[in-house]
Amino acid sequence: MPEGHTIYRYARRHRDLLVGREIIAKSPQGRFRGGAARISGRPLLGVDSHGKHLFYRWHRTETLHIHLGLYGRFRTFKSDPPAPTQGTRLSLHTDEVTIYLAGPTVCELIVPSQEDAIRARLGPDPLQAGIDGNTVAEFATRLERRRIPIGAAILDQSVIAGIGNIYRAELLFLVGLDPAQPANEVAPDKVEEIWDKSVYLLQRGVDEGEITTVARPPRASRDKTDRLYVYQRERFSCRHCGGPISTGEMANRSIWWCSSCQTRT
DNA sequence: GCTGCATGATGAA
DNA sequence: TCATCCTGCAGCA
Repeated sequence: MPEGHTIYRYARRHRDLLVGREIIAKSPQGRFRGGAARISGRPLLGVDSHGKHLFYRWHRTETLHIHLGLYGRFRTFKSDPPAPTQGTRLSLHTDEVTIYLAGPTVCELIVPSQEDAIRARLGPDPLQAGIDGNTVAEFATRLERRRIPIGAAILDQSVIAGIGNIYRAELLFLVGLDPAQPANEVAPDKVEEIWDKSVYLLQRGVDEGEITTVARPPRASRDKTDRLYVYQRERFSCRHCGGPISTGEMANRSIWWCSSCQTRT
């Protein structure tokens, strides 16, 4: 579910549905009761995303910060919402729509200095390429400081924001880089290629609503790996060379790659 | 019906 | 490195 493209889509959707409207906020589960009470009945001013973080500006000094983590999800109902499930952390209700949030890692009210700190920690977001500091130069600067493997570095949100486990595997395959290659030893042209491909792939994910990396995916397939090159494809052969797809662990997560197409430089 | 795993991240050890 | 947060679903009985 939530890699950067999903978060970006949520921000866009919620901007359309909620900004400028007076919103009734509640916390059916109770864990965010105090925060919900502080924003309820007031108009939402704006919604922004950076990587996997969402920021809802309610007031000059009152911003709702949400991070979905692995499980978090929103559900939107245009009419007659069902009763919220027991785990619903937050419900947002207008005359036209009801949105439920369940399972987030973070759901908190923060002040501007806290938002600044979060944004400063995050690397550039390929979905905001060219805006503010979201540039290939910033990515290169943050990458060359790291001696960890490139497969760990691009999953680190302080290096590049919004990449998750699927994009990590697919990006490294597309640029032909061994995940074990030390980040600080990746050639400048490869760094640029990673950034350019991440801009393209994340934007494609936003446009299509799912992660597709192959050029021409089968039209109606139930298996999501039909749209991918290496992620969870250890039982298939490499689409380029026909060799085996390797799998292992890196940065606490499973990773897949083709050991003949992806090399160290 | 149950088990284990998943597109995330943190904090303790 | 590992447990934890904690939801949904595929795969299996």
